Amino acid sequence: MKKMAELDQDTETRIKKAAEKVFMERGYEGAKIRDIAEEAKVNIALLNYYFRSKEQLFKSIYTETFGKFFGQMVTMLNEEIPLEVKVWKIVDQYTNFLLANPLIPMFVLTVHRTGGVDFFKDKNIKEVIQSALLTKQLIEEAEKGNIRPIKPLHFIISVMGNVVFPFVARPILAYIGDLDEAGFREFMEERKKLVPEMIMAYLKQRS
Amino acid sequence: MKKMAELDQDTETRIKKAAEKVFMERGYEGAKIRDIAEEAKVNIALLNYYFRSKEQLFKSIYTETFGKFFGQMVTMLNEEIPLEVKVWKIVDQYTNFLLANPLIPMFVLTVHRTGGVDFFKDKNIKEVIQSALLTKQLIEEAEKGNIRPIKPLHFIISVMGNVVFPFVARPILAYIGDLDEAGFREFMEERKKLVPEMIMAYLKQRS
DNA sequence: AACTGTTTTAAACATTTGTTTAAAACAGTT
DNA sequence: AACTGTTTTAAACAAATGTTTAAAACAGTT
Repeated sequence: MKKMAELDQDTETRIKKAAEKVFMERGYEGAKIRDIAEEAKVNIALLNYYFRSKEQLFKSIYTETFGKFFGQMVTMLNEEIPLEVKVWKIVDQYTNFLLANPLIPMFVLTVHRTGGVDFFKDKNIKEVIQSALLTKQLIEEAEKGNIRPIKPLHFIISVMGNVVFPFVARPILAYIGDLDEAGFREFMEERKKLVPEMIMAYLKQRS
Repeated sequence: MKKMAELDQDTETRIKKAAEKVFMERGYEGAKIRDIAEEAKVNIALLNYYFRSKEQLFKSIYTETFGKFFGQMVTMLNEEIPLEVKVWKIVDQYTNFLLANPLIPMFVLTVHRTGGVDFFKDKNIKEVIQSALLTKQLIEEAEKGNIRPIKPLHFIISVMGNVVFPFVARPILAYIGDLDEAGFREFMEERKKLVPEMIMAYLKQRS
Protein backbone atom coordinates (compact mmCIF):
# COMPACT_ATOMS: atom_id res chain seq x y z
CA MET A 1 0.00 0.00 0.00
CA LYS A 2 3.01 2.24 0.30
CA LYS A 3 5.27 1.11 -2.48
CA MET A 4 2.23 1.11 -4.66
CA ALA A 5 3.26 4.69 -5.19
CA GLU A 6 6.61 3.55 -6.49
CA LEU A 7 6.50 0.26 -8.29
CA ASP A 8 2.90 0.51 -9.42
CA GLN A 9 3.48 3.90 -10.88
CA ASP A 10 6.24 2.37 -12.89
CA THR A 11 4.16 -0.30 -14.60
CA GLU A 12 1.04 1.79 -14.52
CA THR A 13 2.64 4.60 -16.44
CA ARG A 14 4.38 2.10 -18.68
CA ILE A 15 0.95 0.79 -19.60
CA LYS A 16 -0.36 4.28 -20.09
CA LYS A 17 2.48 5.28 -22.36
CA ALA A 18 2.04 2.12 -24.39
CA ALA A 19 -1.70 2.57 -24.60
CA GLU A 20 -1.26 6.16 -25.65
CA LYS A 21 1.01 5.12 -28.49
CA VAL A 22 -1.17 2.30 -29.75
CA PHE A 23 -4.46 4.19 -29.41
CA MET A 24 -3.00 7.20 -31.20
CA GLU A 25 -1.66 5.13 -34.05
CA ARG A 26 -4.61 2.85 -34.55
CA GLY A 27 -7.67 4.35 -32.88
CA TYR A 28 -9.90 2.73 -30.30
CA GLU A 29 -11.17 -0.18 -32.36
CA GLY A 30 -7.87 -0.78 -34.10
CA ALA A 31 -5.92 -0.92 -30.86
CA LYS A 32 -5.83 -4.42 -29.39
CA ILE A 33 -5.11 -4.83 -25.72
CA ARG A 34 -2.59 -7.52 -26.54
CA ASP A 35 -0.63 -5.04 -28.63
CA ILE A 36 -0.71 -2.55 -25.80
CA ALA A 37 0.44 -5.18 -23.32
CA GLU A 38 3.26 -6.21 -25.61
CA GLU A 39 4.29 -2.60 -26.20
CA ALA A 40 4.38 -2.11 -22.43
CA LYS A 41 6.15 -5.43 -21.93
CA VAL A 42 3.48 -6.44 -19.48
CA ASN A 43 0.97 -9.24 -18.93
CA ILE A 44 -2.44 -8.60 -20.47
CA ALA A 45 -4.19 -9.13 -17.16
CA LEU A 46 -2.37 -6.13 -15.76
CA LEU A 47 -4.26 -3.80 -18.03
CA ASN A 48 -7.44 -4.85 -16.29
CA TYR A 49 -5.75 -4.83 -12.93
CA TYR A 50 -4.76 -1.18 -13.16
CA PHE A 51 -7.55 0.13 -15.33
CA ARG A 52 -10.82 -1.70 -15.15
CA SER A 53 -11.31 -2.21 -18.85
CA LYS A 54 -10.10 -1.23 -22.27
CA GLU A 55 -12.70 1.48 -22.36
CA GLN A 56 -11.58 3.02 -19.09
CA LEU A 57 -7.96 2.89 -20.13
CA PHE A 58 -8.94 4.70 -23.28
CA LYS A 59 -10.97 7.31 -21.47
CA SER A 60 -8.16 8.05 -19.09
CA ILE A 61 -5.84 8.70 -22.01
CA TYR A 62 -8.41 10.57 -24.02
CA THR A 63 -9.24 12.94 -21.19
CA GLU A 64 -5.62 13.84 -20.70
CA THR A 65 -5.01 14.31 -24.40
CA PHE A 66 -8.10 16.35 -24.99
CA GLY A 67 -7.05 18.61 -22.17
CA LYS A 68 -3.71 19.27 -23.81
CA PHE A 69 -5.27 19.76 -27.21
CA PHE A 70 -7.66 22.46 -26.10
CA GLY A 71 -5.84 23.73 -23.05
CA GLN A 72 -3.05 25.13 -25.18
CA MET A 73 -5.46 26.85 -27.48
CA VAL A 74 -7.71 28.30 -24.81
CA THR A 75 -4.82 29.72 -22.83
CA MET A 76 -3.53 31.48 -25.90
CA LEU A 77 -6.92 32.86 -26.85
CA ASN A 78 -7.05 34.62 -23.51
CA GLU A 79 -3.61 36.13 -23.36
CA GLU A 80 -3.51 39.85 -22.83
CA ILE A 81 -1.56 40.83 -25.89
CA PRO A 82 -2.50 42.79 -29.02
CA LEU A 83 -4.49 40.90 -31.64
CA GLU A 84 -1.81 40.77 -34.30
CA VAL A 85 0.83 39.59 -31.86
CA LYS A 86 -1.61 37.02 -30.65
CA VAL A 87 -2.18 35.61 -34.10
CA TRP A 88 1.54 35.15 -34.64
CA LYS A 89 1.99 33.64 -31.23
CA ILE A 90 -0.89 31.21 -31.53
CA VAL A 91 0.32 29.88 -34.84
CA ASP A 92 3.87 29.61 -33.62
CA GLN A 93 3.11 27.90 -30.35
CA TYR A 94 0.43 25.62 -31.63
CA THR A 95 2.60 24.50 -34.49
CA ASN A 96 5.37 23.70 -32.05
CA PHE A 97 2.95 21.83 -29.85
CA LEU A 98 1.73 19.74 -32.76
CA LEU A 99 5.22 19.08 -34.05
CA ALA A 100 5.89 17.58 -30.63
CA ASN A 101 2.57 15.70 -30.60
CA PRO A 102 1.75 15.05 -34.22
CA LEU A 103 -0.80 12.30 -33.65
CA ILE A 104 -3.02 14.17 -31.23
CA PRO A 105 -5.27 15.90 -33.79
CA MET A 106 -6.25 12.74 -35.61
CA PHE A 107 -6.73 10.97 -32.32
CA VAL A 108 -9.07 13.59 -30.93
CA LEU A 109 -10.97 14.07 -34.15
CA THR A 110 -11.64 10.39 -34.78
CA VAL A 111 -13.11 10.02 -31.32
CA HIS A 112 -15.79 12.48 -32.31
CA ARG A 113 -16.23 11.14 -35.78
CA THR A 114 -19.95 11.04 -35.96
CA GLY A 115 -20.49 13.00 -32.82
CA GLY A 116 -21.99 10.21 -30.75
CA VAL A 117 -19.36 10.43 -28.06
CA ASP A 118 -20.40 12.50 -25.12
CA PHE A 119 -17.39 12.53 -22.90
CA PHE A 120 -16.15 15.99 -23.66
CA LYS A 121 -19.39 17.90 -23.44
CA ASP A 122 -19.25 17.98 -19.67
CA LYS A 123 -16.26 20.26 -19.86
CA ASN A 124 -17.45 23.77 -20.46
CA ILE A 125 -15.44 24.20 -23.62
CA LYS A 126 -18.27 25.98 -25.31
CA GLU A 127 -18.44 28.77 -22.77
CA VAL A 128 -14.70 28.98 -22.36
CA ILE A 129 -14.15 29.56 -26.02
CA GLN A 130 -17.16 31.76 -26.55
CA SER A 131 -16.12 34.09 -23.76
CA ALA A 132 -12.46 34.16 -24.65
CA LEU A 133 -10.66 37.48 -24.70
CA LEU A 134 -10.03 36.99 -28.38
CA THR A 135 -13.71 37.44 -29.10
CA LYS A 136 -13.69 40.86 -27.46
CA GLN A 137 -10.56 41.82 -29.30
CA LEU A 138 -12.02 40.93 -32.67
CA ILE A 139 -15.11 43.00 -31.96
CA GLU A 140 -13.22 45.97 -30.59
CA GLU A 141 -10.68 46.14 -33.36
CA ALA A 142 -13.42 45.91 -35.91
CA GLU A 143 -15.32 48.76 -34.24
CA LYS A 144 -12.19 50.88 -34.26
CA GLY A 145 -11.92 50.14 -37.96
CA ASN A 146 -8.53 48.49 -37.54
CA ILE A 147 -9.70 45.23 -38.99
CA ARG A 148 -12.68 44.09 -40.92
CA PRO A 149 -15.41 42.31 -38.95
CA ILE A 150 -15.14 38.55 -38.66
CA LYS A 151 -17.01 35.98 -36.62
CA PRO A 152 -14.74 34.50 -33.98
CA LEU A 153 -15.66 30.99 -35.06
CA HIS A 154 -14.44 31.69 -38.58
CA PHE A 155 -11.27 33.10 -37.19
CA ILE A 156 -10.60 30.07 -35.03
CA ILE A 157 -11.47 27.56 -37.71
CA SER A 158 -9.28 29.35 -40.19
CA VAL A 159 -6.33 29.26 -37.86
CA MET A 160 -6.95 25.68 -36.84
CA GLY A 161 -7.59 24.59 -40.38
CA ASN A 162 -4.34 26.05 -41.57
CA VAL A 163 -2.28 24.72 -38.69
CA VAL A 164 -3.96 21.45 -37.77
CA PHE A 165 -4.93 20.18 -41.18
CA PRO A 166 -1.38 19.45 -42.35
CA PHE A 167 -1.02 17.07 -39.42
CA VAL A 168 -4.29 15.36 -40.14
CA ALA A 169 -3.42 14.94 -43.80
CA ARG A 170 0.23 14.35 -43.12
CA PRO A 171 0.75 11.00 -44.85
CA ILE A 172 -0.94 12.20 -48.02
CA LEU A 173 0.80 15.56 -47.84
CA ALA A 174 4.16 13.90 -47.30
CA TYR A 175 3.59 11.70 -50.28
CA ILE A 176 2.48 14.44 -52.64
CA GLY A 177 5.18 16.84 -51.54
CA ASP A 178 7.92 14.23 -51.30
CA LEU A 179 8.50 15.23 -47.72
CA ASP A 180 10.39 13.17 -45.20
CA GLU A 181 10.31 13.93 -41.49
CA ALA A 182 12.64 16.89 -41.89
CA GLY A 183 10.86 18.13 -44.96
CA PHE A 184 7.57 18.17 -43.14
CA ARG A 185 9.05 20.13 -40.25
CA GLU A 186 10.43 22.65 -42.70
CA PHE A 187 7.06 22.91 -44.37
CA MET A 188 5.45 23.69 -41.04
CA GLU A 189 8.15 26.21 -40.21
CA GLU A 190 7.28 28.01 -43.41
CA ARG A 191 3.65 28.02 -42.42
CA LYS A 192 4.49 29.77 -39.17
CA LYS A 193 5.09 32.81 -41.33
CA LEU A 194 2.57 32.22 -44.08
CA VAL A 195 -0.50 31.55 -41.97
CA PRO A 196 -0.38 34.67 -39.78
CA GLU A 197 0.40 36.76 -42.85
CA MET A 198 -2.59 35.32 -44.60
CA ILE A 199 -4.94 35.89 -41.70
CA MET A 200 -3.71 39.42 -41.11
CA ALA A 201 -3.78 40.26 -44.81
CA TYR A 202 -7.44 39.38 -44.77
CA LEU A 203 -8.25 41.23 -41.56
CA LYS A 204 -6.43 44.39 -42.57
CA GLN A 205 -7.65 44.49 -46.14
CA ARG A 206 -9.83 47.44 -46.94
CA SER A 207 -13.20 46.10 -47.92
CA MET B 1 -25.60 -15.42 -65.95
CA LYS B 2 -27.78 -12.89 -67.66
CA LYS B 3 -30.03 -11.58 -64.97
CA MET B 4 -26.97 -11.33 -62.85
CA ALA B 5 -26.84 -7.93 -64.41
CA GLU B 6 -30.26 -7.14 -63.03
CA LEU B 7 -31.00 -8.75 -59.74
CA ASP B 8 -27.42 -9.04 -58.57
CA GLN B 9 -26.85 -5.42 -59.18
CA ASP B 10 -29.72 -4.73 -56.91
CA THR B 11 -28.41 -6.55 -53.86
CA GLU B 12 -24.83 -5.92 -54.79
CA THR B 13 -25.32 -2.20 -54.83
CA ARG B 14 -27.49 -2.41 -51.77
CA ILE B 15 -24.56 -4.00 -49.98
CA LYS B 16 -22.20 -1.41 -51.34
CA LYS B 17 -24.38 1.48 -50.21
CA ALA B 18 -24.71 -0.04 -46.78
CA ALA B 19 -21.01 -0.74 -46.53
CA GLU B 20 -20.23 2.78 -47.62
CA LYS B 21 -22.42 4.18 -44.90
CA VAL B 22 -21.08 1.98 -42.11
CA PHE B 23 -17.43 2.28 -43.14
CA MET B 24 -17.72 6.04 -43.39
CA GLU B 25 -19.33 6.36 -40.01
CA ARG B 26 -17.19 3.93 -38.09
CA GLY B 27 -13.99 3.27 -40.04
CA TYR B 28 -12.61 -0.06 -41.12
CA GLU B 29 -12.10 -1.63 -37.72
CA GLY B 30 -15.23 -0.14 -36.24
CA ALA B 31 -17.44 -1.40 -39.03
CA LYS B 32 -18.74 -4.91 -38.39
CA ILE B 33 -19.91 -6.98 -41.30
CA ARG B 34 -23.04 -7.88 -39.39
CA ASP B 35 -23.92 -4.21 -39.13
CA ILE B 36 -23.38 -3.82 -42.84
CA ALA B 37 -25.51 -6.85 -43.58
CA GLU B 38 -28.28 -5.57 -41.36
CA GLU B 39 -28.10 -2.10 -42.88
CA ALA B 40 -28.42 -3.71 -46.32
CA LYS B 41 -31.15 -6.06 -45.10
CA VAL B 42 -29.17 -8.99 -46.40
CA ASN B 43 -27.71 -12.25 -45.14
CA ILE B 44 -24.13 -11.98 -43.91
CA ALA B 45 -22.96 -14.69 -46.25
CA LEU B 46 -23.90 -12.52 -49.17
CA LEU B 47 -21.16 -10.05 -48.37
CA ASN B 48 -18.64 -12.77 -49.00
CA TYR B 49 -20.58 -14.05 -51.97
CA TYR B 50 -20.38 -10.77 -53.82
CA PHE B 51 -17.13 -9.42 -52.46
CA ARG B 52 -14.58 -11.95 -51.37
CA SER B 53 -13.93 -10.52 -47.93
CA LYS B 54 -14.44 -7.54 -45.70
CA GLU B 55 -11.13 -6.16 -46.87
CA GLN B 56 -12.05 -6.37 -50.53
CA LEU B 57 -15.40 -4.80 -49.89
CA PHE B 58 -13.63 -1.99 -48.14
CA LYS B 59 -11.08 -1.54 -50.88
CA SER B 60 -13.75 -1.37 -53.53
CA ILE B 61 -15.46 1.41 -51.64
CA TYR B 62 -12.26 3.18 -50.75
CA THR B 63 -11.02 3.25 -54.31
CA GLU B 64 -14.22 4.79 -55.53
CA THR B 65 -14.31 7.34 -52.75
CA PHE B 66 -10.70 8.32 -53.07
CA GLY B 67 -11.27 8.87 -56.76
CA LYS B 68 -14.07 11.30 -56.05
CA PHE B 69 -12.14 13.05 -53.31
CA PHE B 70 -9.15 13.83 -55.50
CA GLY B 71 -10.76 13.74 -58.90
CA GLN B 72 -12.79 16.82 -58.12
CA MET B 73 -9.77 18.70 -56.90
CA VAL B 74 -7.44 17.71 -59.71
CA THR B 75 -9.93 18.63 -62.40
CA MET B 76 -10.35 22.05 -60.91
CA LEU B 77 -6.63 22.62 -60.54
CA ASN B 78 -6.27 22.16 -64.28
CA GLU B 79 -9.09 24.31 -65.52
CA GLU B 80 -8.10 26.98 -68.01
CA ILE B 81 -9.38 30.00 -66.13
CA PRO B 82 -7.61 32.93 -64.48
CA LEU B 83 -6.06 32.27 -61.09
CA GLU B 84 -8.39 34.41 -59.04
CA VAL B 85 -11.47 32.98 -60.70
CA LYS B 86 -10.04 29.55 -60.09
CA VAL B 87 -9.63 30.15 -56.39
CA TRP B 88 -13.24 31.19 -56.03
CA LYS B 89 -14.44 28.31 -58.12
CA ILE B 90 -12.41 25.70 -56.29
CA VAL B 91 -13.66 26.79 -52.90
CA ASP B 92 -17.22 27.01 -54.10
CA GLN B 93 -17.32 23.67 -55.85
CA TYR B 94 -15.35 21.76 -53.31
CA THR B 95 -17.50 23.08 -50.51
CA ASN B 96 -20.59 21.97 -52.38
CA PHE B 97 -19.06 18.58 -52.98
CA LEU B 98 -18.27 18.13 -49.30
CA LEU B 99 -21.66 19.37 -48.19
CA ALA B 100 -23.07 16.56 -50.30
CA ASN B 101 -20.49 14.06 -49.02
CA PRO B 102 -19.57 15.26 -45.56
CA LEU B 103 -18.04 12.02 -44.31
CA ILE B 104 -15.60 11.51 -47.14
CA PRO B 105 -12.71 13.57 -45.74
CA MET B 106 -12.54 11.77 -42.41
CA PHE B 107 -12.94 8.46 -44.16
CA VAL B 108 -10.06 9.05 -46.54
CA LEU B 109 -7.80 10.57 -43.93
CA THR B 110 -8.22 7.85 -41.35
CA VAL B 111 -7.28 5.22 -43.91
CA HIS B 112 -3.89 6.87 -44.17
CA ARG B 113 -3.57 7.56 -40.48
CA THR B 114 -0.03 6.46 -39.93
CA GLY B 115 0.76 6.14 -43.59
CA GLY B 116 1.14 2.39 -43.66
CA VAL B 117 -1.54 1.91 -46.28
CA ASP B 118 -0.16 1.60 -49.77
CA PHE B 119 -3.23 1.36 -51.91
CA PHE B 120 -3.28 4.86 -53.23
CA LYS B 121 0.34 5.25 -54.19
CA ASP B 122 -0.13 3.31 -57.38
CA LYS B 123 -2.24 6.13 -58.71
CA ASN B 124 0.04 8.85 -59.99
CA ILE B 125 -1.45 11.51 -57.79
CA LYS B 126 1.92 12.96 -57.06
CA GLU B 127 2.71 13.74 -60.68
CA VAL B 128 -0.81 14.81 -61.51
CA ILE B 129 -0.83 17.42 -58.79
CA GLN B 130 2.74 18.54 -59.26
CA SER B 131 2.22 19.14 -62.94
CA ALA B 132 -1.16 20.79 -62.59
CA LEU B 133 -1.88 23.97 -64.48
CA LEU B 134 -2.29 25.77 -61.20
CA THR B 135 1.42 25.40 -60.51
CA LYS B 136 2.29 27.20 -63.73
CA GLN B 137 -0.23 29.90 -62.98
CA LEU B 138 1.18 30.56 -59.54
CA ILE B 139 4.69 30.88 -60.98
CA GLU B 140 3.69 33.06 -63.90
CA GLU B 141 1.57 35.46 -61.90
CA ALA B 142 4.35 35.80 -59.39
CA GLU B 143 6.85 36.56 -62.14
CA LYS B 144 4.54 39.20 -63.54
CA GLY B 145 4.37 40.69 -60.09
CA ASN B 146 0.62 40.20 -59.87
CA ILE B 147 0.88 38.05 -56.76
CA ARG B 148 3.54 37.29 -54.27
CA PRO B 149 5.41 34.02 -54.71
CA ILE B 150 3.97 30.97 -52.97
CA LYS B 151 4.80 27.28 -53.12
CA PRO B 152 1.94 25.39 -54.74
CA LEU B 153 1.86 22.95 -51.86
CA HIS B 154 1.23 25.77 -49.40
CA PHE B 155 -1.48 27.08 -51.62
CA ILE B 156 -3.23 23.74 -51.86
CA ILE B 157 -2.91 22.94 -48.18
CA SER B 158 -4.23 26.37 -47.26
CA VAL B 159 -7.27 25.93 -49.44
CA MET B 160 -7.87 22.37 -48.31
CA GLY B 161 -7.25 23.24 -44.69
CA ASN B 162 -9.80 26.01 -44.79
CA VAL B 163 -12.41 24.03 -46.67
CA VAL B 164 -11.91 20.46 -45.52
CA PHE B 165 -11.05 21.00 -41.88
CA PRO B 166 -14.53 22.14 -40.84
CA PHE B 167 -15.87 18.80 -42.04
CA VAL B 168 -13.21 16.86 -40.22
CA ALA B 169 -13.83 18.76 -37.01
CA ARG B 170 -17.53 19.04 -37.59
CA PRO B 171 -18.89 17.50 -34.38
CA ILE B 172 -16.63 19.64 -32.22
CA LEU B 173 -17.27 22.70 -34.35
CA ALA B 174 -21.00 22.13 -34.22
CA TYR B 175 -20.86 21.84 -30.46
CA ILE B 176 -18.77 24.93 -29.85
CA GLY B 177 -20.69 27.05 -32.33
CA ASP B 178 -24.11 25.70 -31.37
CA LEU B 179 -24.69 24.72 -34.97
CA ASP B 180 -27.32 22.31 -36.16
CA GLU B 181 -27.36 20.88 -39.66
CA ALA B 182 -28.64 24.12 -41.14
CA GLY B 183 -26.29 26.23 -39.06
CA PHE B 184 -23.33 24.27 -40.31
CA ARG B 185 -24.40 24.70 -43.93
CA GLU B 186 -24.72 28.41 -43.36
CA PHE B 187 -21.31 28.50 -41.79
CA MET B 188 -19.84 26.82 -44.86
CA GLU B 189 -21.70 29.18 -47.15
CA GLU B 190 -20.04 32.05 -45.35
CA ARG B 191 -16.68 30.42 -45.86
CA LYS B 192 -17.25 30.30 -49.59
CA LYS B 193 -16.69 34.03 -49.50
CA LEU B 194 -14.25 34.29 -46.64
CA VAL B 195 -11.73 31.70 -47.77
CA PRO B 196 -11.10 33.02 -51.29
CA GLU B 197 -10.92 36.54 -49.92
CA MET B 198 -8.35 35.45 -47.41
CA ILE B 199 -6.22 33.63 -49.93
CA MET B 200 -6.39 36.46 -52.42
CA ALA B 201 -5.72 39.07 -49.78
CA TYR B 202 -2.52 37.27 -49.00
CA LEU B 203 -1.49 36.74 -52.61
CA LYS B 204 -2.15 40.32 -53.64
CA GLN B 205 -0.66 41.94 -50.60
CA ARG B 206 2.43 44.03 -51.31
CA SER B 207 5.33 42.51 -49.44
C1' DA C 1 10.41 -17.70 9.66
C1' DA C 2 5.43 -16.83 9.38
C1' DC C 3 2.12 -13.38 7.92
C1' DT C 4 -0.06 -9.77 5.09
C1' DG C 5 -1.18 -7.25 1.43
C1' DT C 6 0.24 -6.17 -3.35
C1' DT C 7 1.69 -7.28 -7.93
C1' DT C 8 2.41 -10.50 -11.66
C1' DT C 9 1.60 -14.65 -14.29
C1' DA C 10 -0.41 -18.46 -17.09
C1' DA C 11 -4.46 -20.24 -18.31
C1' DA C 12 -9.21 -20.37 -19.17
C1' DC C 13 -13.64 -18.12 -20.55
C1' DA C 14 -17.26 -16.07 -23.02
C1' DT C 15 -18.17 -13.04 -26.90
C1' DT C 16 -17.48 -11.15 -31.01
C1' DT C 17 -16.24 -11.35 -35.61
C1' DG C 18 -14.94 -12.71 -40.32
C1' DT C 19 -15.51 -16.72 -43.10
C1' DT C 20 -17.26 -21.08 -44.93
C1' DT C 21 -20.49 -24.83 -45.85
C1' DA C 22 -24.24 -27.28 -47.48
C1' DA C 23 -28.72 -27.13 -48.53
C1' DA C 24 -32.77 -24.55 -50.12
C1' DA C 25 -35.11 -21.13 -53.07
C1' DC C 26 -35.31 -19.02 -57.36
C1' DA C 27 -35.46 -18.19 -62.41
C1' DG C 28 -34.90 -19.15 -66.76
C1' DT C 29 -34.24 -23.12 -70.60
C1' DT C 30 -35.12 -27.32 -72.70
C1' DA D 1 -42.05 -31.01 -65.66
C1' DA D 2 -37.06 -31.84 -65.35
C1' DC D 3 -32.66 -29.48 -65.62
C1' DT D 4 -29.18 -25.84 -64.94
C1' DG D 5 -26.94 -22.27 -63.14
C1' DT D 6 -27.52 -18.41 -59.84
C1' DT D 7 -28.81 -16.38 -55.52
C1' DT D 8 -30.12 -16.70 -50.74
C1' DT D 9 -30.38 -18.75 -46.20
C1' DA D 10 -29.37 -20.91 -41.66
C1' DA D 11 -25.94 -22.90 -39.32
C1' DA D 12 -21.39 -23.95 -38.08
C1' DC D 13 -16.39 -22.79 -37.70
C1' DA D 14 -12.12 -20.97 -36.43
C1' DA D 15 -9.66 -17.21 -34.95
C1' DA D 16 -9.40 -12.95 -32.38
C1' DT D 17 -10.42 -10.30 -28.49
C1' DG D 18 -11.69 -8.34 -23.95
C1' DT D 19 -12.12 -10.17 -19.42
C1' DT D 20 -11.64 -13.13 -15.37
C1' DT D 21 -9.64 -16.57 -12.29
C1' DA D 22 -6.69 -18.76 -9.25
C1' DA D 23 -2.31 -19.43 -8.03
C1' DA D 24 2.45 -17.79 -7.67
C1' DA D 25 5.99 -14.26 -6.82
C1' DC D 26 7.18 -10.38 -4.34
C1' DA D 27 8.00 -7.11 -0.50
C1' DG D 28 7.57 -5.40 3.60
C1' DT D 29 6.12 -6.31 8.88
C1' DT D 30 5.81 -8.77 12.94
